Amino acid sequence: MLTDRSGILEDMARPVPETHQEILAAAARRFAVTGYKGTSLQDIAREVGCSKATVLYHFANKEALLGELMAPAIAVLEALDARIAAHRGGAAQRVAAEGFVDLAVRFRREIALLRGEFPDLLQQPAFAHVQQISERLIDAFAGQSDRPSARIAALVVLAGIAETCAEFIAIPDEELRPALLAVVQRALEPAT
Amino acid sequence: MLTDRSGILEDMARPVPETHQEILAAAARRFAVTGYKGTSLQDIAREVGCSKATVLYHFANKEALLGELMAPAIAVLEALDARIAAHRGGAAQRVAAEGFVDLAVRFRREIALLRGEFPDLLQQPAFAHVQQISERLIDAFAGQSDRPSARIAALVVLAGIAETCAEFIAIPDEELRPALLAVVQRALEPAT
DNA sequence: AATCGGTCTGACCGATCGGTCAGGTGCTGA
DNA sequence: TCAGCACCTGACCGATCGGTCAGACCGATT
Repeated sequence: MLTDRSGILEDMARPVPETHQEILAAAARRFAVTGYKGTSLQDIAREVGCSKATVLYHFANKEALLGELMAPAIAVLEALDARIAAHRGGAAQRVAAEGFVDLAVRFRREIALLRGEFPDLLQQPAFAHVQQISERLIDAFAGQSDRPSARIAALVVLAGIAETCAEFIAIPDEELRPALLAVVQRALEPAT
Repeated sequence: MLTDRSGILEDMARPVPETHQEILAAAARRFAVTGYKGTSLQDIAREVGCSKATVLYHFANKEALLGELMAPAIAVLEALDARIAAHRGGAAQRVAAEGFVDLAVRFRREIALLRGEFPDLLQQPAFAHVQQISERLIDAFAGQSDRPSARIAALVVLAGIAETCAEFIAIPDEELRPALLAVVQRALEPAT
């Protein structure tokens, strides 16, 4: 039933009107500055230059907006989770460290907009398994050890990386990533 | 400050009515769970068992409540800042590391209720110099180095400690503190 | 010319926010 | 007995929140 209403876009690259993307970009910008709860739909609409009703025409609700914004990062996080599981018992710690640093550097903006609202937002169904994944990440960082000191070190590193990436939004990737990898290798006990 | 409303309280055991303290305790409990912005004066009043107007009778406004709640932690933080400045050039890094771990462990609850709202709350006049202090803390952790890798490592450790303390609210101090000190010593490069 | 669907909007909704205010209550000192 | 004060409250305020809805606009199809 779909009439591709301009024969020119055979390349199927435009299933979504540009306003949709503009709203997404504006929301990312605002969320990164004032947080999810701290940003109103009005704020986003003002930044786009449209009405609040338009925002809610393109997205079912505020939560759906956040979900679409976080989807790529979550997909990569899930892929990392699978890769860690595949190395269980072997080089899981190294895979987790390198993979998470990569992810954190790449999705700095997404991490920044979750800052501090992580606990609240994890309750939402869209992020249901993210919590489990982060627990498995801590396991991997701790070298699958149950020793409290290992788990504490793992959480320090994990949370520290996330916060640091959110803070250094301007620094180039090539500078941030090796510095993070270095501190991670130093901080994590060799799995005992 | 409260008006000492009669010269008779020589015994200085009751300078503040008990409701005041109950509100303070209830606010600390709620803030730690749902955050500052996420907790309404209604929530606090409900937990105390009084009306919202009573909360605002004892505290000028919500910000004043938070200020009184954070005052002890901030006082200790300022003392640490002074101690670090005194060791400038010498053992500043060690003083900063041990002092901050102590502080973070001791004021876990206070740190937890700032979770993620740190950037917003630092704007408020009550926390004006806290921002400068935390920058000096990073300086000390980085061994006064300007190298980006040193500053990144410092921020990872600082933020990681804070987040970890906020997360492990149940674990006993004797277990948390040495584990944190160990990971800090490992993670921080010897000042080069 | 008529219609139709995608896009967009102003007006509006109920809920909740932090905060104000006039007044009630009960103890205390004169 | 009575004035004064600390304490507490319900009612109320303006602002803002996320979200709904009826309808305006407009290019494409018939």
